[in-house]
This record gives sequence, structure tokens and C-alpha cells, in this order.
Amino acid sequence: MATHPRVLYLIDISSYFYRAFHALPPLSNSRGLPTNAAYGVTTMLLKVLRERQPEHLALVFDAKGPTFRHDLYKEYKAHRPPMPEALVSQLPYIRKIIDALNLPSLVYEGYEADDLIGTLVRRARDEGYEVEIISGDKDLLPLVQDGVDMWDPMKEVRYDPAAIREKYGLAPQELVEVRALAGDASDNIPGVPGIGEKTALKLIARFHTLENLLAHVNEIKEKAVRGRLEEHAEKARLSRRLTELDTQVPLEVDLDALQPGPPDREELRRLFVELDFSKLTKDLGFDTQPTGSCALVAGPEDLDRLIQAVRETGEMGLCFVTGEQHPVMAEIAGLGVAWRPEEAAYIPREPGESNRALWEKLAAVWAEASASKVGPDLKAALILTQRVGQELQGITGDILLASYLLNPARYEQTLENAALHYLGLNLRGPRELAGRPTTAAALEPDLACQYSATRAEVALRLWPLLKKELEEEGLWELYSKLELPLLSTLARMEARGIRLDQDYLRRFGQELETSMLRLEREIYELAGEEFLIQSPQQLGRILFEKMHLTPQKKTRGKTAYSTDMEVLQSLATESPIAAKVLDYRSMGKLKSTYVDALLKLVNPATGRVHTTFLQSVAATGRLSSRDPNLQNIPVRGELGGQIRQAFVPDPGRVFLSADYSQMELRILAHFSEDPTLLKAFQDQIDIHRQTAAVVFGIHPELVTSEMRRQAKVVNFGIIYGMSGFGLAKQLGVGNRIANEFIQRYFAKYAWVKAYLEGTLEEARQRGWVTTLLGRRRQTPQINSSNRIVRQEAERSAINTPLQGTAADIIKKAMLEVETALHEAGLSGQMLLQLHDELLFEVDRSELADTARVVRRVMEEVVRLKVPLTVDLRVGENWGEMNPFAARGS
DNA sequence: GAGCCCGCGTAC
DNA sequence: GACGTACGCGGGCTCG
Repeated sequence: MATHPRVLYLIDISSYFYRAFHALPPLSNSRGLPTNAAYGVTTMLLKVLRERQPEHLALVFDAKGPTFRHDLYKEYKAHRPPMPEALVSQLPYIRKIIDALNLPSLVYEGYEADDLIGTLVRRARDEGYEVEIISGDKDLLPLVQDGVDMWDPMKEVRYDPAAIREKYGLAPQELVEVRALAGDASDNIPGVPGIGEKTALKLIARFHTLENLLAHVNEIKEKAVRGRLEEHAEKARLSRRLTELDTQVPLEVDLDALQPGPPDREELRRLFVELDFSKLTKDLGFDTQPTGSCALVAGPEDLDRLIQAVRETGEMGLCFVTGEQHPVMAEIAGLGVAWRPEEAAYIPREPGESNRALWEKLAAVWAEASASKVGPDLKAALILTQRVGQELQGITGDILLASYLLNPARYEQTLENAALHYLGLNLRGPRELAGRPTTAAALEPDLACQYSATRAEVALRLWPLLKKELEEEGLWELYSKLELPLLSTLARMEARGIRLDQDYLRRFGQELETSMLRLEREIYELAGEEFLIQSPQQLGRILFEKMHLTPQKKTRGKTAYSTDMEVLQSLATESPIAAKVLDYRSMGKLKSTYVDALLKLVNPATGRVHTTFLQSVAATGRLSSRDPNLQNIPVRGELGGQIRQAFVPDPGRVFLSADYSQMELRILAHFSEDPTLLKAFQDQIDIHRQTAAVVFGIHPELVTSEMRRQAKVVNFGIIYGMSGFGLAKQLGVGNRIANEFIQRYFAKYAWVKAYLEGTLEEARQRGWVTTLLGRRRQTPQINSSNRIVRQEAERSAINTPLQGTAADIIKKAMLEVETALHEAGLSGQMLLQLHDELLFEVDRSELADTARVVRRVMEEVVRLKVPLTVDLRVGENWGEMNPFAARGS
């Protein structure tokens, strides 16, 4: 039986530093350290290890300083610029990674890696090894022979003698002769001037060696080539010596000993985390906990020990396990608690008197403010604990909130991502733990224990890291004075909920259904067949293939005809079917998204719906709302308003809404300090009318309502970083006119233009933009060479300080309004935040006082260079809100 | 049947 | 390619 040949893998590592550096975009970690070369080299090495599983391997380095080739020719590699600083700074990390991977390295003073590889190839063949050279450098191709091939894992190219013969028409060794003739600009090898690779290949194919060629130079017909060869024969001979590999490097190394050792996985994890190599970190497969037993709190003794430990450390990581419902309603399956790293336990919630006693005792501990509470979602924990009786105290470290403030757009804020990013740990979800698709609440106690105790423990470990970063980045105040207190405010709003008139909503749903059935019949009639109207695909087929209406545009994926509102509106002149589809669509939207979905989410015990406000999602600092989303309940249009009418206050109470007027434009005025814009707001001028006067170049008195409407689009467009093209499309005017609008706008509001440009420049320089209260959003794509990517980043960079400052302001106002109402002894309650508006439920008897407090606090919450004004409205339901207490009355 | 993407539409 | 930030529906596809 033939023994399998031993293979020696020789990695031309130095060349990969440059190749990775130049091939990859300029990546960097969160501290701005460039990482692209380190990343490329690491992935290359991991690929080699994964795909070859080498038993014998060496990383071969270039020696520092001059080599024998410099003695031969002082100009050798003389034109090479010094290594770029961005690459130099990565070398120590590459070194550390190689050490952690525990791979043998070879370097020999006075020689390049190529010579060492040549020497090793010779010796390896003598000792019966096969060799694979890992390189992308063509200079090494002459070494390829039977039993020696070359592989470039980066480009996934392989060379053996046959491949070289096919590509160059030569034997590998003959490539040395080619290089002697053609030279190499990057190494400053002269070759024969005027002879390039093509000519050289031809010549060597015929004469095989340089010396043979020079001996038979008179057989060459082309005069120019012959003349150059005769003139530069010595240069060619020198080039050949420069390019020939020295395979006799006096290297004392035992090939059998060139074996990779076991990698230091902990060190790799540490390095990958530092460099933000999150995918590689994940691939390392560090799980938080092996399957096994978990500390289940079974009786009072266990719990006493837990309580004792929490009191000793003064820290408590919490992770409740609940069903999917809102925490106001969700079933509690148990609680994971951690008190110091590596120490955590799980308390299941079971029926029975003894378990109830356990939980009462536990509740007493989480209600002690002396222990700092840390967790992945403290708002949910707060609501759950309120429900169980004792409200959570000592709220300190919300992991997702902290991670969000540090980098709001980096990734979805989850404990999994934070654990991976900051600790290099893979958290295992319910699916991985159970080995089947499931939810946390459905896990067996032992698995639920592993799940939630681990999460509590990981949160506890993450918190000091996040806190330190918040402090270092100047975000601690934003966290501790704004977002963390707001978490409690939001918890109260969510828990309170908002009452829904279910009977009304059901009736409305039935009306919609009736109207839709009628429309459906009419549409089928016009189409001549039945089809799914709500399917854009089928609708497109009917409208554009069967009925031959005019297609207006393709969908975003270019795959189908678009049937969106804009298209249908323009088709209304061609066929009555378009308007009917539009009506059918809008009713279907209301029914499915608002009527049906809303009814499903009502708390049956109270008739109220409880949204979840998400505090670590929107990249600008805004809140978002989910299950149901109460921030996009329809308001425009007859039918839309009817949905809002389903939201009603308790008997004896009314809704009070308070919305900031033109908030983002005022913030633009504040930041830009544009005199015209400032004056308009100080004088309480209608800003859209003023902009209309500006862009149409007329007296404000002459502005028509249509002009004002268009100017409103311009004003909004500025905030969104809209282009001339976008404005033209939106307004339905030509490009030229739209550009003229923009030009006149910036001519009049010149400081706005300067401000916007300043924002972009700042983003380019610093890599982030900021808001009034110091919130940050990183702008990693702002210097992208891809124009589309870059412009998208620019629009975000322009919009974020404005939208984010609005978010800052209303968040601060929410905190202060709550306090002010409480101090004034008023019972009004905040129900919703809608980005620039707050909705309260107020006792009718307290309406006037509450309105006064709300307006005062909201208008005075920050001092801008323009006044902030608030419009108040009151109503018996959310759909019929009427102006209240207009200013000055 | 679960999970995902697409097209679309609602809000500020 | 062209307007920022969200959430969520139904259709339709893939995968098991």
C-alpha cells in the first residue's frame, strides 16, 4: 500500500500583507485602527488551515533590510515607496494573530522570502515531501514542478506545471528567462528596454534560455528586437541573476519540525474582539456555556444564598423569561439572576404556595435600590416587576440602550450582538439549546435556566465595559440623565395603555369589508376575470398584460411592473379600474393593518392596547413603536381618521395632544443660525409661505396655496438632503425648475447651505455626526468611493442632527412633563409619543391646568435661538381633536 | 408550515 | 440613483 505523501505548505506571508491591504477597502475597528490587511491575512490563513489541514507548514517572511540582490544592483526595488503607515500599524496585530494561531515562521537575514521558499522546496523534494506554495506572486512560479504546485487562496487560483504550460506556453523554469528579458517595474529589475512580456514569451518559447537566445541573436529577423538584445545583453544577464531564486540559503531547519501547534483560542478571541472581526469571532465558536447542569433555585435555602450573594456584590443581572406578549400581559416562566461573573441561577415560576413564597422573597430583593440592576431589557423587567407587586429599583445598566448610544446604526441591538462584539461570545438561543425551533418560554426549566441565567450573567459582564465606553465617549450624561430615566417613563406609558372602542372598531371593520366586496365585484367585472387584487403580481398581469394599460415603471427589483399608488393614480384616466383598485387597497390596508391587527392586541382584561416603545432601534435617536405600532395610525383622509376615533379616553376624561410646530425646521434655524430663517421663526412668520416667496421670487402676499404646498416640499426636502432630481419628481416639475428652486433657496438662506456643508465635512473628518444633547451617529460610508453609497450616507448625515435633536428635545420634555404634572398635583397621564407630539389622557376637570403645564414645559425644555412653539388640541377621541387654548387667548 | 423577501403603504 | 426615520401587512417563494 502506497503511503500518502507528506505535504509541506509554504506561505509567502509578506506578500499577503500588501495584497490584503490593497485588495480590501479601508476597514477599521471602532477606535479607528486600520484593520483591512490584518483581516485579509487572517481570513487567508484560516482558509488554508481549514481547507488543507496542514501537518507541515511554515510562514515565510522577507528579511528586513538589504539582500544580496542589493549588492548586485543597488537600484533593486529602489523605487518602492515606504510601507504605508496604515499598513505598518497593523503589523503588530498580524504578528500577534500568527503567534496565537501558533504557526511556525521562517526568516533569514539578507534573503527574501522567495529565496527561502526556493531553498525549502529543494530540500523538501530531497526529503520526499510534496510542496504547496501559498502565494499570489508570479515570481515564484518557476518553482512549480512535479510534486510542487502553487495556490493563491485569495483569488482561488492554482498552478501546476500543466496549468503554467497552458497559460504561458512554457515550462515553469523558463519564466525566469522571461523575467530577465521583460524586467519587472515593481522590483525595478531593468530587463531589456523595449522588450515586454509578450515578446519575451515568444523569444523564450523559441530559444528556452537567455544564454541560448543571446548565442543565436543573429537568427532573429526583427531588427529592432535584435538590436535591443545586442545592446542590452549585460542588462539582461544582470536581470537574470536578480530574478533567479537562490535555493542554497544556509538555513538550518528541520522540516519535520515545521508543524502548526494548537491555536491559543482565548488570545485569538481577544484579538478579534479588539479588531472588530465579529464574523471571525463568531466562527471561533466560543459559546457561553456548555450544555450541562444549571443552578436551579429549588427552595428557600438556595434563594437565601442567592439573596446573600446579591447583597454582597451589590449587583444583580436580570433576565426574565416570558411569552411573546407585552410584559403587562405576558406569562412569566422564570427569572435568571446573576450576581458576579460566572455566577448565576434561575428561579422558575411554578404554581404552588412554596414557589409563590419564593417569588415574594425574590421580589423584595429586586426592589432594593442598593443593588444595581443590569440586564438586556430593563423596561420589560420594570413592567413585569410592577405587575408582580414590587417595582424594580436601582435600575442602572440597560445593555441594549448603552450599546445603542455608542453606535446606534452598527447592528441590531441584541444581547447576542453585544456579547459577540464586546466579549467574543456566541450566546445560544432557545433553538440551539433545545435543538429544535422553539421559544424561551417553552424551554424545559433546565434549558430555560441555561438560557436566562447565562443572559443575566453576560449582561453583568458587559455592563462595566459599556459603562466605561460611555464615559470615555462623553455619552454618560445622555445615558444616565436622559435615556435611562426615560426608560421608566416609557414603562409607565406602555403599562397604562390606551383604551380602544372595540365595538366601534369591529363595526368599522365590517363596513370596510362590505365596501371591499362591492369593489371586488366591480374590479372583476372590469377585468373580465377574478384574481387576487391584493397581489401586485396578479394585478400587474391584469392591468398591463390583459388590459394593456400603460406601464409606468418597474418595481425596485426591476422584476415586475409597479402597481403602486403613483402608478394607479396616473392610470385613473385610462380605466376606471385604477381608482377602484386604489380604494380597495386603502381599505384593505386599514382593515388588515389597523382594524384586525389592533383588535388582536387588545388586553382582554382592560380593553386597552399596550404598545412597546423601542428605545434602541432608530439610528437617529427617535423612538419606535411595535405590537401595535401606534406611531403610524392613519390620520389623513376620511377613513384614516375613523381608525383614530377608536382610541378613546376613560369616562370623565379627554385626550390632550401637544405637538411641536415645525420642530425640525426650527432646529435647522438654530444650528445654521441663518438670519433669514431665525427672523422668520422669531417673528412667527408662516415659514412655508416665506419659502414660497423665496423660491418663486415673489412677495409673500402673492403666494397661493399651491405655491405654499410646493414650498413645504422644498422645506422638507432640505431636511432630508433631497436632490434636485428628487424634488423635481416630488413636485412634478422639470429638473431645471427644481434646481432653480434649490438655488434660490440657498441664495436666500445662505447660512443653511454653509451649515449643511459643514455637517458633511465634519462627518468626513470625524466619522460621526451629533445632536444637541450629544447623541452620536457614526457615518462609516461617508467617504465611500461608491457614489450611491456615499450619497446615501450624506443624506443620513444631514438628516440625523435635525431628526435626532428633535428626538433629544421631546425625550427631555417627556421627563420634565411627567415631573411637572406630578408636582402640580395633576393626574393627567402621558400615553403616546409620536416624534414631535405627545398624547395625554386627562381628567376633564384638570384640562386647563394640564394644558398650561404641558405647553410651558415643552416650550421651555431647551433654549434655542428660535422659540419652540406647541399646538394643543383636545378631543373626546383621537380622531376628533380640536384646537385648544390657542396662544394669547 | 416556518421563515424570509418583496412590494406596498401608513406615520412623523 | 435620486427623500430622512420607522413598522407591518399579504403574496409568494424556499426549505424541510
